[in-house]
Formats: sequence, structure tokens, C-alpha cells
Amino acid sequence: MASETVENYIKCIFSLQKETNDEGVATNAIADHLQTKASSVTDMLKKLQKKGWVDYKKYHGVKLTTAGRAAALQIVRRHRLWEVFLVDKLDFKWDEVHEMAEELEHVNYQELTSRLDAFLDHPRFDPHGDPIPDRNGEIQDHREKEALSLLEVGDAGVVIGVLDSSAEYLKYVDYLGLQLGQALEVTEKILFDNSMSVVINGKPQTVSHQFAKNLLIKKQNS
Amino acid sequence: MASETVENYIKCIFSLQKETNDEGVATNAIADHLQTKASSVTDMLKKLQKKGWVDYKKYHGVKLTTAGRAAALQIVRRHRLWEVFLVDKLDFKWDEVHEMAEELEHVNYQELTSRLDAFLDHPRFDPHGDPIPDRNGEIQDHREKEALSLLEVGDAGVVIGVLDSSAEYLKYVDYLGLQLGQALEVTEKILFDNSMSVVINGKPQTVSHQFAKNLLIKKQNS
DNA sequence: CCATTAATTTAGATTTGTCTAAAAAATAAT
DNA sequence: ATTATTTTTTAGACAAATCTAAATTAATGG
Repeated sequence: MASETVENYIKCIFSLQKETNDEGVATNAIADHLQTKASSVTDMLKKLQKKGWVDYKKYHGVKLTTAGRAAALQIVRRHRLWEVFLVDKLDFKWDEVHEMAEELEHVNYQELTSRLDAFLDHPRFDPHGDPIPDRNGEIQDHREKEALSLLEVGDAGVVIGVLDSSAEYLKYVDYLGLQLGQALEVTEKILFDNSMSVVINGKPQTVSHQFAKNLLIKKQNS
Repeated sequence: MASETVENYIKCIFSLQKETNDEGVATNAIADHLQTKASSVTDMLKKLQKKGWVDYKKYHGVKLTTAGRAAALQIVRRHRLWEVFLVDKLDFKWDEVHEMAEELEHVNYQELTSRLDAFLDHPRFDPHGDPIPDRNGEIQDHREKEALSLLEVGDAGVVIGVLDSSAEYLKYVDYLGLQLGQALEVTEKILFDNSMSVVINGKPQTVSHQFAKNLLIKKQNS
């Protein structure tokens, strides 16, 4: 397929693409995300263009082609399946698996991926609640989800995912007594800084807006 | 640790070292084994020397240092553990796993390796009967083993390993009705070409010297 | 032991991915 | 709308790993 580096660029563009309103991903955004320099990114974008993974217009950002998007989804699929393996089978915690999956995802054998998928019982979501693309790269996630920050006082729900998978964030989520499937209820919203009070397992806690924006909730019929 | 390429050189030198009588591995042998050119090997040997993995004397071959040998054993450990995973958990056949393990072995996290080892119940041997180094890089293989080619007429034993792990060889082993643990008995040795007749599961078969040299047998008290 | 052959090393180039510093284009501000 | 600022691109260089072709060293065989 493509080198490990190329795969990382494709995956990076894929993930940044969601955040832009179909505008094309900025060179600097990629450089930040991959911890490299803008000039290196420009060089690479030309190569990706030549190989047909992206649609790149000088000074106007970059988008994945259909082939690029398909490739990205396969990489994401492998990444998330390995994360499930690491947590479910090797008992790693959800904040420990990202780095390892980041390397395992580049081992690319159809049969390996599909057998791993079967071995794990065809999981639909990874340990962070992110949906796992199927063998055709389709993501079917019909869950109604909202960021905690968008709930109102009195709303109750269940944690079904996180938007930030960094170890720091996940450890804090753990610390608050939260995990996938954990119920909570909003008891107060502070207008001043958008922080909010929630009840988790009967215990009141206060969380920042920054925190609440990154926690995905499925609202319960209250 | 070291780049994937460097790891492959180290592993290659390690495996070729056994075949030489402590003579130092030849540049050409490495080039053949890694499907590259002798000049590339020379270049790399200088780099490995500088990094302390090998002891290299111009025109006189190369040997691993203690550090190099330790690194090689860790790579071999990871390779063989992944092979066990692929066969025992994902139901691959023993002739299908080499390539995949060749990539998985480069994912290097202590904790991953040791949890994988535990998940697989601390296997002592890989699917081809090769011993798996422990976490300290020690190989303890006290089995008495001989190549089938060295057995005499009337000797009986059990298959405990192969010296050639190529898919072609392994498929032929399968085809003959052999697998690890399978018993056989030598009924005839042909002096002309060193081929031999053996009985496997009651069925007589004839195999070449080339074949017999690569099959490891534990002799049974007959 | 000297000549020939085989193995190995050097020299010089290439590819991939990266960098710094400078130039060019786009965006924002007065 | 022109200047200032930010973003992006170009130009030129570098490190890792490789190659081909030529030169050197070692081994071998009369």
C-alpha cells in the first residue's frame, strides 16, 4: 500500500477533515498534528497528490480523494481493532493503548485484520467508544449522541464515548468515576464559565466546559 | 531502540552466526539473506559497528556484540510469540504466519510483549517447534533432538521441529501427514542419494535427504 | 609464489522524509 | 486599498538506506 509515514499523513488528514467545514485541511494543522514542519508537509502533500491519495491546491489546503478516504478508514479500522484487543484480551487500560495501536495499525494484511475482527467478536466500538469501520470501510453509528456540554440541567444520560483520547483526559475521566456505560445527571450549569455540576453514582462533581465538550453522552428518556 | 532495518540486520546476523563456526558472518551471506547488495551491507555494518551492535573487521566478517545478541533475542522472542498468537488464537496455519510475524516483531513495548506472553500461557515453543527466549533473552531448550536424516533404520521418534520454516517446506510436511508431535519410524535408508523411507500413521512414505535434514525428531526409547 | 578468481569495499548517485531560511501568497488591520 | 501579519511554499541541504560500477583485498590453483 503505502509507507508508514504516508499512512500517518492520510490518517491525519482524515481526522482533521471532520473538523473543517469541507474547507480543505490547512498545512499548519497537519504540521501541528504530526509534530513536524509546514515545509515538510508541503513536500509530502505533493507526493500524496501524485499518488492519488489527496486533492491538493497550493495555498488552499488539502482533501482526501475517494481512494484516500478508503485507505484512511482501513487504517482506522486496524487501529481500533487492535485497541479492543489490547484492552479486552491483554487487560490494558483505555489510556494505555493509543501508542501501541499507532504502530500495530500499520501491519497490513487483510486476512489478519479480518481474523482479528472475528476473534474479538466483531466489535462495533473501540475502548473509547469510537465506531470501528467494517471490512468495507463503512461506519454505521446510529447512536444519538451529544457532548455533555450541550445537555441542560435535569438531563440524564450515559457515557458512550470521548472526543479526546489522550491519556491525560482519560485518566481524569477515570478519576471522576466515569467509564463507558456510566450514567450521570446534570444538576447545574454555571453561565460564567460554562462549567457544570453533575451527579455520578450519587456523588456530585463539577467539571469544566473544556472537559464537558469532550465527553459524549446518550441522553436517557427522563 | 533501533530502526526496523537495523533490527532486521541484527536478526539476520544472529541467525547466520549459528551456521558459521564462530568465524564471523560474511557480507555476501547477509546480502543473500536480506535480498540486498553486498555494498549496502558493508555500509550498514559500519553503522552497526558505530552503534555498538556488532564487531566488524573489514574483509573478515562480522559478529554480534553482547548488546547485539541481547537485542536479537528480544526480536526473536517477539517474533515467535506473535506466531503463537496467530496460530493458537487466530487459527492461521503454521505456513502462513512468518510474514506477518516479521512485521509484528518490530512493535517494541516491554509491557505488550510480556502481556502477550501471559495471554498465550507462556509458551515455550513457537508453531514450528523453535524455542521462545524468555524475558531475559534466555533460551532453555533441553530437548534431545536430531535431524531425521541422522536416524537409522529401526529408529522411531516424534516430530518436534523444523529447520526450514518456508511455506513450501511446511506445506510439504503437512502433505506427508506430519505435524509437531506426530510419530514416525525409519524403515529404510537408500545409500545412493541418502533418501529414506519412513512410516507415518501406518503409511509408508519416501523422503529426500534434503527433506530429512530439515525435520527435527526426538527419538523414542525403542 | 604469482596470476586469476571471488569476495568485499569505496566512490558517487538516488530515494524518502526531513529540516532551515528566504520568498511568495493569502489574510487581517488600519 | 495599502500595509502588516500570518500562512504557505520554494530552494537548498541533510540523514538513512539503498544502488551501480570501479577499485581493492583475500583466497585459490597451478
